[in-house]
Amino acid sequence: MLVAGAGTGKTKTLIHRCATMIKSGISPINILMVTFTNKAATEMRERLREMVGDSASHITAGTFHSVVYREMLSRYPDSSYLAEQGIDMANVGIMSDADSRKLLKESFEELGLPAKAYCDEHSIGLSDLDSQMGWARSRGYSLAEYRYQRVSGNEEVNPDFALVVEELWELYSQKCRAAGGIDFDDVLVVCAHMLEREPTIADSLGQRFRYLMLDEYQDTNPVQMRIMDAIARQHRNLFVVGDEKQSIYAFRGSDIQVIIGFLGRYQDAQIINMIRNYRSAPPVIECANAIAAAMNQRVPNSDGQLLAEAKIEPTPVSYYEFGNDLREASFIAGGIAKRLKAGVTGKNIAVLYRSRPIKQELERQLIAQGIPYLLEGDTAFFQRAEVRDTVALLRFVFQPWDNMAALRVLGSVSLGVSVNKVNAGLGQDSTVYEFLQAESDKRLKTTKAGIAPRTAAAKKVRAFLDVVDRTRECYEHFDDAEVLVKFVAEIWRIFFLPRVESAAKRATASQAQESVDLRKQNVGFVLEQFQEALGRGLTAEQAIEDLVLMAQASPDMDEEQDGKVRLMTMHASKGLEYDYLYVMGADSESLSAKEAEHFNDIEENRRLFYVAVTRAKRELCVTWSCQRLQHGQTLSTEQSPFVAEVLQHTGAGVVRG
DNA sequence: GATGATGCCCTTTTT
DNA sequence: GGGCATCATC
Repeated sequence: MLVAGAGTGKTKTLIHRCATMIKSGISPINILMVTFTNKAATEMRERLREMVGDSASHITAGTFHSVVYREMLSRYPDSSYLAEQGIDMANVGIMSDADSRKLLKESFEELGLPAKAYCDEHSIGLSDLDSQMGWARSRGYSLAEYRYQRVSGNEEVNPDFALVVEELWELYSQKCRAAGGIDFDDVLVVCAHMLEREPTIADSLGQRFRYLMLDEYQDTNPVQMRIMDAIARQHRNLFVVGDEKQSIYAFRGSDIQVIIGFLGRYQDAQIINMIRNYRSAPPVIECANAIAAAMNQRVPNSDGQLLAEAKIEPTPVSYYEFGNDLREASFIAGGIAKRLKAGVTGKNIAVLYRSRPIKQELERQLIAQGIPYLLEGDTAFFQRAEVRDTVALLRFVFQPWDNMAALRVLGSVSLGVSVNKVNAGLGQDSTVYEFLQAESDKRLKTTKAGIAPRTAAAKKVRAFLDVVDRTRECYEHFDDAEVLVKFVAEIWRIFFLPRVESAAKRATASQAQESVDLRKQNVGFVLEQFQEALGRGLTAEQAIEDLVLMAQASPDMDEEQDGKVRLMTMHASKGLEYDYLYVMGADSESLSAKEAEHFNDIEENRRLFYVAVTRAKRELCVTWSCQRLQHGQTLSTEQSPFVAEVLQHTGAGVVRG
């Protein structure tokens, strides 16, 4: 286990270890490297290629979800566990997040009366049930196991609440199975169960992946741990890298106990501590160390303190308190303007905040002062309407039986057949595709010239189905990805674009054209990715799955981003670094735990603050304001308790602005 | 099916 | 306050 503090060269170490292994004769096909995001996996592979050449492409690198789905579930379609669960890998596809949310919502509405009454009485919403389900599944519980937790009196499970969760869970899994989909959580849960139930599969994977490497181990959840422990069962050759002081994803199931308890599970493990920080100026490290000193959850035998090794001119960390959010915002905007004027490039300046609404006033100030900025990791690219439309269209072309995709397509084009009509007229086992066909046939009439559509709507439906069918057939015959993508782009232009354009007309004239162009670009990008995946030899179905798994943020489509200042949440800043850093909104409302009894929340929020400040290289400025607008109401706040800890520890003072 | 009115929600987020 | 999703209406 490599315990690598912020800025100590963790990624570099991981890559060099991998390169050294390959150079010393270890076959790259025996290496598995699991990263937190697809972006990180790509970066690893590229940097490795620079060091060892093309053999780098033979290692398996990816996120848990992609590795588990492609290399584990798909490789053992004959598993008796999968058969028992009714999962036929040949006919199952990964559901996008949006699709599964839709099914979940439907399930919620179908809950029985007692369950509904319970929810009303305790003001429980879908999100409460969802997060409980998410919690259970991040632990690897199946529905049956969760039920067992309730019955056996697990204190973490409230029995009345759990009953409702189980009902929802049951409805939801039925819907997933009916739709032929498996959601992101289930990919991991199913795999963990398969490996534990069928050790021969785990061991065969262990044979193949003799060298396991896991990055960001502090943000691993218990299912992921179970999967890796199962594969490492025999060789026990596991290399994990993490920093427990930066564990910030407990809200979605990560468990800091996974890294803290590593030595308990692997008692012969060797621990390597990396504490020399080469990123930040000494005052920044002093601040970080003060935060670390207050932490109460720690890997054994480590005090969590970093050593400042970077040769950077020290500038004291500054702390500013303001009367309201407007003053805070204009102070930061002014500071940024000064830096830019002094010749600092925008991309070397960043502002971090706990949650998005906090940045509102700052955005106004930046716009007013003409400072260009970039919102990092904001609307996820694959969540955008036109991107989801394009993926749905691809699905509809290659998997016409996929009703969820078909309905999405139908909702986004104007064929004269509404989604409601289809839902009302759809039989038990028929598909939307069949319904559309019947619809256009029903409205055919016999003319002298032959058979022709009776109505404009039927004509449109027919034209649409024809072009979709021809696209698929054309690809099946000629196997030409380039032509295929051109066809699909054409379908989008003819059937989807008009509605995009008419929607844009309602917005302001100058913005409208820009947004249409952006949408076109986005669609083009998705299709490019698709074509590229086909070029790697994937089938159309696999290439679509690739798109669903690759939920990476908006790609850099224009290069002129260097001048822009970066704005992002503290979470989004993980792994990044900036010369000049503002951490704003460090007040007691957003940066502490709302309910003091939740020890884990306090600890996690402190770690979040730690992640934020350790992004700074040269200068760090922490700000907060005593009054802030929230949900249209004025909120009174004070400095975050974590700031207070630092001030006390370092003796630094607060400037009132 | 487009359009305006109304109601709902409101950490953090990747796959 | 504001963004959005859904609903009623033409």
